[in-house]
Amino acid sequence: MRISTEGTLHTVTRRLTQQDIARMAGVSQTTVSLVLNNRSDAEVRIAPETRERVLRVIRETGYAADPVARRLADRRNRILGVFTYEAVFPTVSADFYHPFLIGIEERAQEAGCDLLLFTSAGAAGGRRRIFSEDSRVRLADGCLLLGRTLDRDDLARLLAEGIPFVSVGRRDDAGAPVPYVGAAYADATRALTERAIALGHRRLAYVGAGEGAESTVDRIRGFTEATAHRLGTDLVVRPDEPSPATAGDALAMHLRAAGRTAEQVLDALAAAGVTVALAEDAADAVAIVHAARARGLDVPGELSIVALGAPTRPVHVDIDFTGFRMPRQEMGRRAVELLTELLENGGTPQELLDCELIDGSTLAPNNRR
Amino acid sequence: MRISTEGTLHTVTRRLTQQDIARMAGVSQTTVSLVLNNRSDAEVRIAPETRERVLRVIRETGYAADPVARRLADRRNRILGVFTYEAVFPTVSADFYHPFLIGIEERAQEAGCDLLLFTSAGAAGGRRRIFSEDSRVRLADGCLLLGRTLDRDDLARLLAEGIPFVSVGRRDDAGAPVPYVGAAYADATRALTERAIALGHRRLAYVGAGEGAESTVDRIRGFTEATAHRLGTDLVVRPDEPSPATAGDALAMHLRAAGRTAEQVLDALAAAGVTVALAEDAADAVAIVHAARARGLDVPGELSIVALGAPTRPVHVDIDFTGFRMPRQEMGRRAVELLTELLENGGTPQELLDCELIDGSTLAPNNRR
DNA sequence: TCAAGACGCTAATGCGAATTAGCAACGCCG
DNA sequence: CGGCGTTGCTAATTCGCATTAGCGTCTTGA
Repeated sequence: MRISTEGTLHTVTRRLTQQDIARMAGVSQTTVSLVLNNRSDAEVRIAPETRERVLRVIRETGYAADPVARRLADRRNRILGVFTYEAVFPTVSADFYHPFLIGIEERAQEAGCDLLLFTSAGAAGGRRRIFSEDSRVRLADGCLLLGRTLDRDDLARLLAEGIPFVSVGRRDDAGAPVPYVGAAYADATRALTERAIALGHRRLAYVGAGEGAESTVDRIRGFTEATAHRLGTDLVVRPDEPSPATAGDALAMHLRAAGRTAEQVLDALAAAGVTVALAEDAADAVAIVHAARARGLDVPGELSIVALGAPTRPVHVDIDFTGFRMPRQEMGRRAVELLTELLENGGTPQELLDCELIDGSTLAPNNRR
Repeated sequence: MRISTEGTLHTVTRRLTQQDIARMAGVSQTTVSLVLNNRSDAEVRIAPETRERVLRVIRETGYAADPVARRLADRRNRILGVFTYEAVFPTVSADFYHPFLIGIEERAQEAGCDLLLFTSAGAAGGRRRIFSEDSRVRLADGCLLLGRTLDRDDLARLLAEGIPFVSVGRRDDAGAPVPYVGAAYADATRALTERAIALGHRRLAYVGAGEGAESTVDRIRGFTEATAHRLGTDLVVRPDEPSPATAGDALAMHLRAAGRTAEQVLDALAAAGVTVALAEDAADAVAIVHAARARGLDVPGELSIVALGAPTRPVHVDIDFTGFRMPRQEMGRRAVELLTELLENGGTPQELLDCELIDGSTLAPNNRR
């Protein structure tokens, strides 16, 4: 059948419906639906020849069920929403989030799911928001959330409205527990800190934000636990150099990287007699190593540097850092898996994936003792 | 209201509907819909205080219309489908398609549209297909198609079913004209070929597939037209070296790159006395230059090389090629624009965007005369 | 012979919004 | 005072599919 679209000359073949198929096959719409969904429960029986007849018409016409109507009726889509606070593609090459997306796409494809990118969220011009004027989050069966920090109110609302989602990256409760797949930052950081201590280091510094995002808090926790247990320093390390937490000659300090040049960081480290610095962001680690070497300092001979993860900003990493690798692609994959499980059975999955420690060449025994 | 999902313990806050809002505001569902869509035609009138009352309830509850139902009712989504024959993210960094996607996302965001990636298409394992078992193409208002070649049957079916779409890259008719935004390969290639001829070159070779994909056919056309008009060679250049098209001492030949090493290509070029080779794929151009220099040949002194576009395969391009740049990001943007126009007014937009010629340093005057 | 399944299918309903047709109340005019 | 137009709203229907309840017809077993 050809009908013309209002206001235009071009004609469009009207879309086939189950009703049409039913007519052609001489059965009811219900039957078509049943055949289509391959329902062969005890509840529902279709004679083989009827089924065949219907299937033939479907094959001949190339009919496919309208996904929208389908979703409206049975509340399922096989569409997973992906929300990011920034554009997905532009920065992607050297980008921190890219590996997550690779994993997500891979697993989604295996699961037969399509991905809906909420690009429209930022139409207003500012930062993207999950709940915009007419948000399409509900179109998807569930959502994946990416971002260093997620808006707490958004999370709370997601939770309150019962929208299924999984965060990539651990999140604190937002009124209720948040489903997530994270990286075991605390464990990895603790292990590296202990390794430094085992190599004779007694004065250690954590360089980074140190508070705010969960990913940061976790690392700081690993750091302080290790220093406290092995060196007897305070369990609370305040984010500022005036009050480093010391115990005897041992010291565990926390240096804010934001707003400081690598030079200034180096000065502060030197002033405190620090022999190993653990940088939250590999980009900072790179800057510090370059600044140190420019200053004639031997890394790791005179100053060891540990990189606690991948660079958040695009930088060229030409250094073989001691540190850890977060399983980003795997986290993406796992997030999709957890989301589909959550869609099946509900629940609030929370998982931390182990980070792989990297030996590297920027952590050496302490030689200043 | 809390209801429990069948078979699970976890409770879900049922989603608000217009019916709920209507009840709360003491009006009908129709009124809520009208207010929501800000309908103030002469046809429909809502008293300001009623409108305000409804809006207040909407604000207080944070209600948002269900996009699925919306689409079912008025057949519009603000969702654009993106189909690619391969995974979107994995290769993306060094990838040929990445710039298109950047442009698409940019423009989609400006237009307030979300992007639906048809990742599920390839669940079967093989090459992705547009029309899979239960394809979700129809969920989107329209689709963008990416790929060096697109399946002709898929295109024909898209056309036949009246699914709105725009191809990124020119396409031959598939039963009917195909809407597209392409790059003006023919013009760019013709211009570069003429420039080579103007520099005294008389024996030229086109290196690449030469047939098949439209993008290739267009380039070959530019090449043959230029050589035929300026040198008097045949207008048909057959894709094999046994029958180069000559006219006097002038020659325009076509060398298949596939299945040949750069060494073999060089041999063939030398045997034919070619002084300038135009490579369809920048990746081939790179290989040829390296092979030539390894052989002690001066590029461009003894052999000029022109790159007709960007590399299709990921390679490190460390050479300042003479050639052209296809406006990939712009093409992505334009594709979105054309698609939205097509959705508004119908039609079959076909557009070629100009390529920017790059002077570079791999094309020099012919010194063998 | 009759009640009780098994069998094969369909009518009716719901999902949540948009839209169409139209109804009641009111004011105005002749 | 009756007819008419305006104003402000709603009942009913539609979109295409999934699902529930149930209906006739045929066996079977007792």
